[in-house]
Parts: sequence; structure tokens; C-alpha cells
Amino acid sequence: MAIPETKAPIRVLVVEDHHVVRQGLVALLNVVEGVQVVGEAADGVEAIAQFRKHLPNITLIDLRLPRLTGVEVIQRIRMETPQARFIVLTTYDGDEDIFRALQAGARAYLLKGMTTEELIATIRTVHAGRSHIPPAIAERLAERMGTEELTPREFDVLEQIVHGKSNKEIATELEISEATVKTHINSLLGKLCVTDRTQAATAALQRGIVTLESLRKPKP
Amino acid sequence: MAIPETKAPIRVLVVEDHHVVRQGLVALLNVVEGVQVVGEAADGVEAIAQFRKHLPNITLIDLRLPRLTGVEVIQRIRMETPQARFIVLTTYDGDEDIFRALQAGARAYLLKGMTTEELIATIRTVHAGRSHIPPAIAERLAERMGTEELTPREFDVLEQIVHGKSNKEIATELEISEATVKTHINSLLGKLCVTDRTQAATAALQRGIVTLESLRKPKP
DNA sequence: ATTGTTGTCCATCATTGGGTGGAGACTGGG
DNA sequence: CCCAGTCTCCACCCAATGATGGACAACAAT
Repeated sequence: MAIPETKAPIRVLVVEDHHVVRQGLVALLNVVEGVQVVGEAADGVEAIAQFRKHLPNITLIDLRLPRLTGVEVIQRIRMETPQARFIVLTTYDGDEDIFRALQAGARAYLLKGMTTEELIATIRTVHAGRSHIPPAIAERLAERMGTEELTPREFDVLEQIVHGKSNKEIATELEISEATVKTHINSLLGKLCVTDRTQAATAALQRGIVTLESLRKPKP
Repeated sequence: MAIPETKAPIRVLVVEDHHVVRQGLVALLNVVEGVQVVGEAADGVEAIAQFRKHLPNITLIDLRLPRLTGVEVIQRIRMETPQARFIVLTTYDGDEDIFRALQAGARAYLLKGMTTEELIATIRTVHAGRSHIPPAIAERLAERMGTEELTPREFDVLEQIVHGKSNKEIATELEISEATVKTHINSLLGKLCVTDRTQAATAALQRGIVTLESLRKPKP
């Protein structure tokens, strides 16, 4: 071998649905000394299959995936392989997903705008058993920590609000009285630290509690 | 040469701020017969410089860029080189940007989730002087066509609404009476085909009239 | 100049929305 | 068992919102 004395390479699985991005990651990683891409997956189900097949040291995973979300994939894999290490890689997304991913056991969270050096450094850091959260993400996490969890009902109402429903419509939809809707709104306004439904809607979108995509297709 | 009788390759400039994605595009394109990446740029200003330097046949460009937006880049380049051909490549973004990009002279609009084949096919199509708009995009464009343009003042008000301001606050901010704010709201509600401010806010975000990012940082 | 159009502005009125207090159901610990 | 805590539900009150109608100025077109 030309390489004098290297350790075993870090075996990486890349999970990402965007072809271009996946290609980019693989191309970047495969020229790096000590890192080896052992598998690729374009959706959640495939990700789990590939993981079982290759048992990689590190799984680089996007949160927005077809079939299963990244968070679900992390949860399921950790169920059977608790020592699995994940680096979440996403364009932007809401705070909610970041939070969930870290709770599910992701060790690092990177934005797609990062430099190659950051990516490599993070892979090595996580492989060494440590975590890495960029300052920008940490800041948003901190904000989130202060806020309380929404109850299921409050979540239902918030979802309707984001979809532009009036209190009366929400009441009909959820089969409760309009007064009750107002109560839920009142308490979720408090939890989201906002003062009216419009702010609640934008806050929900910012945090990823509801996604912009879900607005296009009316729900069945 | 090993290749028997090829035409001159299509010379492509890649403009994209996400390192990973840019790498992916370059890696993908450079293995394609008849396509040659002649330059890369990570922001709007660099894009214009690289364009002048290389005069590519096709410019593959993201809309969300530092320094100058993709739309601005397209406009400026077409000012001096009207025959320049652009393929807009973006993750998702709002309808507004799609519309503006096409108006500015982009010939095609692709989502980053596309297959390699689609990308290559589109490059060839555009290089041959034709356009290519995927059905999903075309649909959204069609929706947009029916809607009227907002007046500057209406736009101001809408922006404030998305930022969660009350009518009174908007009135103070814009130095007009609250009644006037209501008038503007009323007419912009009509133009956006919605019935209240919350729907207006989400519609504005969907269409990219206002972006989620701009919500985080309070404007100066 | 005059007509038409469009954008900005304002006032009044009915409706909606948010604030407050409080009742019954259900949970987990002591 | 009983208590504290939480979730869900509802009614009443007043402020904010949206609908309507109309005044005024700027501008284009003939």
C-alpha cells in the first residue's frame, strides 16, 4: 500500500434523497483519507436496510426523506443498534426536527452550506465518540428549551390555524365548541410566546411544527 | 482521442453556495459526455465574474445566493449578454421566485431532487434553444397567473402581517392611520384570494413573497 | 383639459378573535 | 383513597379585525 500506516477507515453510510446532494457527499467523502462510503440510500426504508447490511460507523442522514423521516430512521435503528452514530445533515428545516433528531440520538447536526473541512472534522469527532453542534444550531436549541410542550389538542388547533381556518371552522372540524377552541388557542399562544394567531402560524412554520409543504395539499 | 467524433462540449457554469451540492453537480456533470464544467461560483458577485470570464453556454444557478440573488444575477448578466441561457436549480422556494426567474429569462427550472438524467436532458434541451419546465412547477405557475400584482403599499402591509404585527403597530410603523391599514389589508386579501390575515401570512410564505428566514432576524 | 384608472388614504359598523375564570375527567404519587 | 397536576371543555366581556363606501391625488391616454 502507498499509505504508510493508517487505521481502519471510518465506514460511512449516506442517506439523502436528493440525487445531486448525495452524489456530492459521496464524491467529497471518497477522496478523503480514512473515510470510506460503504453505502447509499435515498429513502428511509432503504436506509434501514443499508444500515443492517453494512453496519457503518457513521450514518450521514437527511431529515426530510420519503417513506420514513430521518427521525424515524434514527429511532428504529437505535432500537436494535444503540451504539449507532448519526450525523444529521439538512438544508435548514425547523427547530422541531433538530430537537427531535438530537433526542432520538443524533450526535451532530450540520447544515448543507458547511465547508468540506467542517464535514470531515465532524465525522472524525463523532466517530471519536463526541458530539458536535454548530453555534447557529445551538442557539436555536437554547431558544426552544424555554418553551413548553403543546398538548395534542393544542397541536390540532395550531395545525388548523396554520391552515387558515377560523375559530368557528376549527370548532366544527374538531367537533368542540368555539369557546373551547379559544381556550386552546389562548394556552398555545402562551407556550409559543406569541400574542395572536398569525404569529402562532409563523412560529409554527419556523419551528417546523407544521411545514409549508403540508399547506399545499389540503388534508383528507 | 478515444472519443470518435463529438461536437464541441456544452460549457457549463455552476453557481451554488452549498459546497456539497456544488460538488455534487460538478461531479455529476464532469463524467457526462459532451458536457464540461468550465467554472464554479458560490455567490452572486462571483457568478457574474465567472460568467464574464468563461462565457458558458449554460449557467446552472441556485436562486438563494449570498450577496446577490439568483434572479438579480440573471438580470444583470442578460443585460450585457442577452443570449445567455440559464437553468434555475433550487430545492423548493416560493412561486414568486420561480416566476421572477422565468421572467428574468431563465429557460428551465429544476428541483434538486431530480434525477441525473433529467438534469442532463434539460441541459441539452436548453442548449438546443428550447425551454423546459417540469409539470409540478408549471402547475404552480398556472395558479400564480390568475392573481393580481400587489401595490408597494400592500406589500409593506403584508410584510408586517407576516411579521406578526397588529394593525395598530403596522399603522405606527408605516405612519398611516389604522383605517388605512385595514383598507390595504382588505385589498391584498382579495388579491391573494384569502379571507384573513393568517391565511395572507401563510400564502405570502408559500409564494415566497416573504421568506421564513427573514422572520428570524428582525429587520433594521 | 377631461375622462378613466389606480394607488393611497380615512370613517363607520358587524364580526371575529383573544383575555379571564372556572368546571369535570383523567393520571400518577403518596 | 385522595390529592395535585394536567388536559379538555365551556361562557362571558371587550378589543381587534375585516367589510363597505367613499374622498383625494397622480398618471396615462385619447
